[in-house]
Amino acid sequence: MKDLIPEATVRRLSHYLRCIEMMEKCCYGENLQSKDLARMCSISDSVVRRDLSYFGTFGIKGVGYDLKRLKDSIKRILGLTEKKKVVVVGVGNIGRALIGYLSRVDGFEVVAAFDNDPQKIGKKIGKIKIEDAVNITPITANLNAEIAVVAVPSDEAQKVVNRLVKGRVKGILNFALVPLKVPDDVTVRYIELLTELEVLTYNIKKRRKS
Amino acid sequence: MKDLIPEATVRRLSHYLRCIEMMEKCCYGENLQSKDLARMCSISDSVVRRDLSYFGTFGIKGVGYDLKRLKDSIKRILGLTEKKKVVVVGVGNIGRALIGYLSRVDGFEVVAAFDNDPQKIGKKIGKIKIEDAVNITPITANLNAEIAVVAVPSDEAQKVVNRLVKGRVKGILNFALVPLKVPDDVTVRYIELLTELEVLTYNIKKRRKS
DNA sequence: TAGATTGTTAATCGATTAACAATC
DNA sequence: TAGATTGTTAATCGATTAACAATC
Repeated sequence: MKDLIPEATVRRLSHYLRCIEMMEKCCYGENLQSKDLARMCSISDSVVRRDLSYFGTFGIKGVGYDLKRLKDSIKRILGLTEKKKVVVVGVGNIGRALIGYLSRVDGFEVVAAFDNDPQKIGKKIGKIKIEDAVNITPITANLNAEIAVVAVPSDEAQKVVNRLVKGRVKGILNFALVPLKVPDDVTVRYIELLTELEVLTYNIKKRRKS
Repeated sequence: MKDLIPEATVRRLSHYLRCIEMMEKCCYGENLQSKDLARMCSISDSVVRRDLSYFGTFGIKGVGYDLKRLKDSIKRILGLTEKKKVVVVGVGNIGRALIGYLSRVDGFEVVAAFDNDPQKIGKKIGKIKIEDAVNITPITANLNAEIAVVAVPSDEAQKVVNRLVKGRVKGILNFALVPLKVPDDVTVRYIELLTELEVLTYNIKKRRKS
């Protein structure tokens, strides 16, 4: 169990988990081989084994992996043993979509939503009442929510994040297009929709030429 | 102008562009230095210069870059010279959010939306009428849309993508949690919201330990 | 010219890959 | 045992970094 795990490896663990869950649904059988998992993820089998080996040994040489045990192991590695509480800040298009999305995903649960628009504060989205963004810190701390989705305009993002950090949030999924400053014990993941679209246009242009 | 550009470099060009646009708004001045751009992006200045040098020389030694010229250069590099037509497939939470988001972004324009739910087909979202997903190919080809957003359930994604490819789409922003098979001249970018959340939980767990 | 910042190079760092020894 | 697949190693590949020569 090494100390520094490539981020790509952690991402792939998440992919493996999803594949295994699909395999379970398809009655794939109890024994799973790195070759099959690799095929499903469109990668090579040595990557699968390399990734898993960062965290221990999970298979039997000459045989393969026990589907159910591997699934549980990956869940444990990723920390998906209990439901995670999520707060959503910014109830525009993206924020609303995330609330809807997370309601249909198990493993995560939206426990609060915030906005600074008086028109929205007090209204409900599903079971969640929209709270005033000035109260992010106390409400988040009270609920013990560890994860936050930030879907506010870029120029408000850092202010919101400061409040979340004070409210003891440890992980942030950020849709705002600015780099966020957070303490060392808080991690941020960036979803940069505009950047992704621009990378697409770059690739389209490039391939047209070659 | 080298042949293979790191993907990270292209992503950063998009960041630079955004920073420059913010600087323009803040009346930053006409001359821009790699040091300042780097600071804004929270990276080091040699990365900025290295990234730009893949595509040519844009600055003046001892002086810096002309803000406006650099902006235009990056736009040209990324292929952002004209509005790009986008079709959105899947009008659920995410699809709807993307339609809303793109309506407020210039450079991209949603020209069609598709779903396979009879309840939704024929309805409108803003100015866009929701079309039947069986007609993806002819409608997309007709509109000459090069980019598609795929926001359908995972098990429908590949089918939808096949239709888009037939309709001459060249770039796909995919929110479905499956690897997509596309021809060489089509690029796919993956937005894996669930994976991002799982990477967050992994990081949270890890940092708590250390 | 002197001062400054770019563009580029070489060294470092880290991830991926492929091959194979270990072993069920 | 023979056959098979894992876990791990060494080699390759590619990106980042830092330093500096070029030059405005």
